Amino acid sequence: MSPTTTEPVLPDDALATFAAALQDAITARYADAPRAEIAFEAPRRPEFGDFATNAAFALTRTAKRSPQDIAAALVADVVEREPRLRDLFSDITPTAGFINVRLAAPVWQAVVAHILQDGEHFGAGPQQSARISLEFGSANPTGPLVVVQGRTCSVGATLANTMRYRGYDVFIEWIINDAGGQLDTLGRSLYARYRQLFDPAFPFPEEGYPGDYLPPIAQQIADRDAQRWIDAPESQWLPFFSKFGRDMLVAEQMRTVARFGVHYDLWQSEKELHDTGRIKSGLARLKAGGHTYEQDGAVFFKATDFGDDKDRVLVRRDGRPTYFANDVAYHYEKLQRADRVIDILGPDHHGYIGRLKGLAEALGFSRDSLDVLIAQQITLMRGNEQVSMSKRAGHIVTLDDIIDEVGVDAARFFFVMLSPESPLTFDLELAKEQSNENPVYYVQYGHARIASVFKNADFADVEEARMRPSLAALTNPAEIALARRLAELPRVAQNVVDQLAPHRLTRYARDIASDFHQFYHECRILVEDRDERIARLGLCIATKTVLARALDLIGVSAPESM
RNA sequence: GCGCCCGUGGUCUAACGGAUAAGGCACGAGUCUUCUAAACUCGAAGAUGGGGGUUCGAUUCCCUCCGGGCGCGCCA
Repeated sequence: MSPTTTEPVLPDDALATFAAALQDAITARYADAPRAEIAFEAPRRPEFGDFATNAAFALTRTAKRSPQDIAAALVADVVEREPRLRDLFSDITPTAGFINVRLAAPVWQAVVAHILQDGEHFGAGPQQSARISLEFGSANPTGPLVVVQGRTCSVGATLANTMRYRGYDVFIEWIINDAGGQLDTLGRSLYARYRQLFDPAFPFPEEGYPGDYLPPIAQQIADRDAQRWIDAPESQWLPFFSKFGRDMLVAEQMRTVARFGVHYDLWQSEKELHDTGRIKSGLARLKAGGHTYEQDGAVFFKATDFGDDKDRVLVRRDGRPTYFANDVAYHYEKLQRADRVIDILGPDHHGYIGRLKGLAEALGFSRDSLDVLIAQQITLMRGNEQVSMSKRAGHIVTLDDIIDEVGVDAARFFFVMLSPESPLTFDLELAKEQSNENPVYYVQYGHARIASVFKNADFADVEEARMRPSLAALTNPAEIALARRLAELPRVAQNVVDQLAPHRLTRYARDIASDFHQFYHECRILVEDRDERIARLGLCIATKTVLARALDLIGVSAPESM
């Protein structure tokens, strides 16, 4: 018999109770069995129940019996040992060596109550002491942001959001590559555009940056300074045009990123690292460790000592530091102020991973303190036609173009939808299509649909469902399935963090929407029966909370109506 | 040549080392006098590129081959 007042028990607690009893049963039967943690996972097929454990497989060796027999014996023991399991579980069945369990409806109802109580804090993790530095998006300040930054920004921001939600102290930063020779190229290109305003025949540098974004900047200079620079010596105009162009383009990049919904803690200029002597201190650190040598007048990093293919030049024969030297300094800084450093880079940087991990080691940190996540290549399509992104031809598709065409929501969702290491085909037509082919709208529609139900419901009912829900009426399989899905949020979010797999969030959001739509068709919400109505409204509120959270982590809005 | 990523139904993708490999689109058949049909239900469709290995168990880890993409500068 159940006690008269039953305390609500959450799934994790029910499973812990089960695990403890199972552990007892195992030690009682197989004293010399290796002690392994009993883990539960959700089986792929719903027929196998809510959770399953493979504990019996680990015992086959000591027990010298088949996992099927072991599982069957353990199930019999477990229920004997812990009578409470009869209330917490509606089914405990050994199948093919697995032990499959199904939680009783009250446990799932308790999850819904729990979400209603926690509200938007549901699934948030406890404060972690680990400090994480996350760098992504970073581009040369020589042009507008393009698709690849769309992907790295979406991936990075989703990871950062999820890490923060799970309690990590995350610092997100952008490195401005303004220290190298490309700034000269920018200055010369901009200068040519400026001169062309007065003399259309003025030659454009062969290696210059094409595209239509420089002429307007040149026009600004002309508006301000008129012909002042025409007769100036190169030693004067080059620094000016380089800096002016750099500042304008970085400002533009900042605007684009903000518009995309990403907010950085730091925009680090490489030139500044250089000017403040921090490049030097990074190199000195490597040298002190004995990881550098000189050859032909250049300074090399012994990257091969740390598993890289070849040693890397740090300082050229002419004394100028390389791009990699900047990275040495920058990563040395990051490693000092964070426990873990993560770089999210584009596909052209994958040759860089070994170098950077080796660098972390050479600087005296663990190899694992630095991770590099490569976001693979993107192919842009418009329907069946591939969109050319050739920079040389001058028709670049910018991130702003994409936002203009499909909107922030669709762009953010599409860019994280696939596993980062999988090449992505981005179809602009599909992304802006408001149809059932578009997963963004499918998810948002779920949210809007719930909001719509609340508009039709009595205000007092919704309030009651939120504040004093009685959920015992939630017993329909569609209701249980939805509650079960909502309960996954903390686990899914933590998994996204642990595996650096932001795409799982988009799948989860689709799964919630799918379970909700099924529930919506199966169960009418605003019914006559009061208990049923309140319970279902409670489930709707909880669903809306979790769905909004999932969308928020991805950086997509949760509309009240569509 | 060396290195990295990818190879899953017609197509695009999923799958902490677990069970009969899961979804979307496309295709076929149904469901709106009731809370948004941008939704739902049912159906047909596959030997996870080939071969070996590790494991009680491999789409997943290791080796090798084939196919596709990318990177291999005292460029950034």
